[in-house]
Amino acid sequence: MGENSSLERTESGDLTPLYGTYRGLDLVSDKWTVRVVYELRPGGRRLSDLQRAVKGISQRMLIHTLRNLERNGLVKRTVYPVVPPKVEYYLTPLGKTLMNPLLSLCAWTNEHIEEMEKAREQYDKETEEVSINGE
Amino acid sequence: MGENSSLERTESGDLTPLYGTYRGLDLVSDKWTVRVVYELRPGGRRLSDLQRAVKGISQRMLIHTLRNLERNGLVKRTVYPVVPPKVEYYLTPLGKTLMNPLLSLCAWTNEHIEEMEKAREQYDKETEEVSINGE
DNA sequence: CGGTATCCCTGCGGATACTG
DNA sequence: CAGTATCCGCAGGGATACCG
Repeated sequence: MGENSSLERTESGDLTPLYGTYRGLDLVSDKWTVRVVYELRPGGRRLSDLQRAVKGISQRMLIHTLRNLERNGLVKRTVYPVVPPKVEYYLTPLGKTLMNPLLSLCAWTNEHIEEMEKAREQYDKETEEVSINGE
Repeated sequence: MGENSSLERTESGDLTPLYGTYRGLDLVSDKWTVRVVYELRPGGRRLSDLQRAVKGISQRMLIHTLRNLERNGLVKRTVYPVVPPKVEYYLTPLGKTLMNPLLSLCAWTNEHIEEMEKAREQYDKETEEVSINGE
């Protein structure tokens, strides 16, 4: 997710149409980012709050994910100097612009998940047969 | 990418609006899928062809990625019984429907990558200062 | 409550060699 | 050309303990 993503141009020096998008794609290409961003939609949310919302995430990973988003300017972190400490995370304007494409992708999935699951069963059944009777 | 993605409902038993999308999201959440799908856009492409197009991918991962897409019904694999062997991969109708949301995401990235990079530099500079003068 | 620090293990994914 | 098999390093990420 971090520093790598070394992306070279083609030998000829030209760029593929996807050039530049790779770096951004791996923003989404981790286990938690999308879900955290999604939960941030309503507005300022606290850490413990988020951890409850994003089921299954560890505190370690939640913080890691938030830091990453913050680093890329998608999330702002605000500390209220009170006791007990209170910290709120919310999407920046930039972060909010990500919601649309993200929701498109989610919508696509919702629409096609069943088709994919059927295909998967089918595929698994077939390859299983093959491995049994050595077809 | 695989079998996991255990997604539970909330204690109350209801579903979050994102329910069901997780499985699909990890389609995108791997290092190569998006780029392979993208390269498949033009139509049938051969393995070696793809490997040249998707720079940096190993044959192992290319095949792995293709198998996965095939398993989910997004890609069809066609073998021509000739020597030397010829195999073509192409997007299924289902696979093609993925292009739009995918391109949306890529477009978002292209539009905002610079902003993110600036934010990142800024963030790194600040946190560096902190760690130096123990602010 | 909101974090950081450590330990540790799984599996992603690269490199390489081999087959039809 | 297309694909499988092995070996293996290393980062992603979970569990746990501890601090202001």
